[in-house]
Amino acid sequence: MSNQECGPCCSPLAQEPLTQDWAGDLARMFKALGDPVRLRLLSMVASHDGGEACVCDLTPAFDLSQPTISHHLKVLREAGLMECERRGTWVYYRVVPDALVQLSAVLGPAELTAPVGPVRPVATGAEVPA
Amino acid sequence: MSNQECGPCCSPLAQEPLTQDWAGDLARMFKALGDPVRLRLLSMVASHDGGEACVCDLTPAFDLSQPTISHHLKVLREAGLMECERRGTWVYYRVVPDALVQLSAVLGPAELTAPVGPVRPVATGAEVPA
DNA sequence: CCCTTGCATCGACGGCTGTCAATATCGAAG
DNA sequence: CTTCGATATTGACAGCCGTCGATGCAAGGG
Repeated sequence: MSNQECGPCCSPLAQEPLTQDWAGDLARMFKALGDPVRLRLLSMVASHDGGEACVCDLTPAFDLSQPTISHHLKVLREAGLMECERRGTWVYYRVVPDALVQLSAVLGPAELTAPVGPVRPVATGAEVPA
Repeated sequence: MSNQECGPCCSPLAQEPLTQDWAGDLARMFKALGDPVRLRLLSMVASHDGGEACVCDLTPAFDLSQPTISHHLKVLREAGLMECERRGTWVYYRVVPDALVQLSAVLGPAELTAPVGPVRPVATGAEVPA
């Protein structure tokens, strides 16, 4: 309600105060990113050939037990940031691009918001009823 | 090391696996965003006239005690996402635009990375020594 | 059918986090 | 200097989170 002129930086965050509901949705996703292990997992999967990686590719990169890695992957899944698919014995993870784009758009300058959609592009599972 | 061709989505995250150090820095910032109250505080400050707001403008918007709000503001400050300045009796908070832009660039499509700098633009207080 | 391999779930435990009431600090006004 | 209003700090406490070892479960291979 204040910076419609869009000066140096006007992310959607700066257009108007966040709704309580929307803040809750975003916070759940950001919280999932708030761990170095999970960030590296996300990055390893995103940068892997074909945009997907199986758990056995990821686990050896960390000094953590296999259950711990599995737990972190579950957190990323439940935050809507990654999805997985079982193929034979292996489970392959890949990122959900729209989720990352949405988070990026919320933080970034407003020009980025437009191509993505009207400020709230992606349905991540919990939307505010209008 | 894989998607140099840059297809549908190639954030810096997808260019190559995150360094352990860099993942730690980013995680600290994302963790600060991983709380609905802090997200709303950030948004309220960013959307306030002049890009800054005093604590007395923020506190009444929440059903939380004043120390709790002060705590959340401190978390945002220590994450490098906000800065504050005392003017008389009041303390005014404003966002650190570069920090948000950096986070946005990490998540978003690669074109956004360029104008900001070579992938690691902002000094937020804790850099990796080279 | 059993065994092996890859991954998920469970239960437990220490440490961190969000919250509050109480108190301290800082600046302005008398 | 005293007082008062605005913020910050402290200490305490419940609940969540990251981690592990042990176990369960699914899918192939003998």
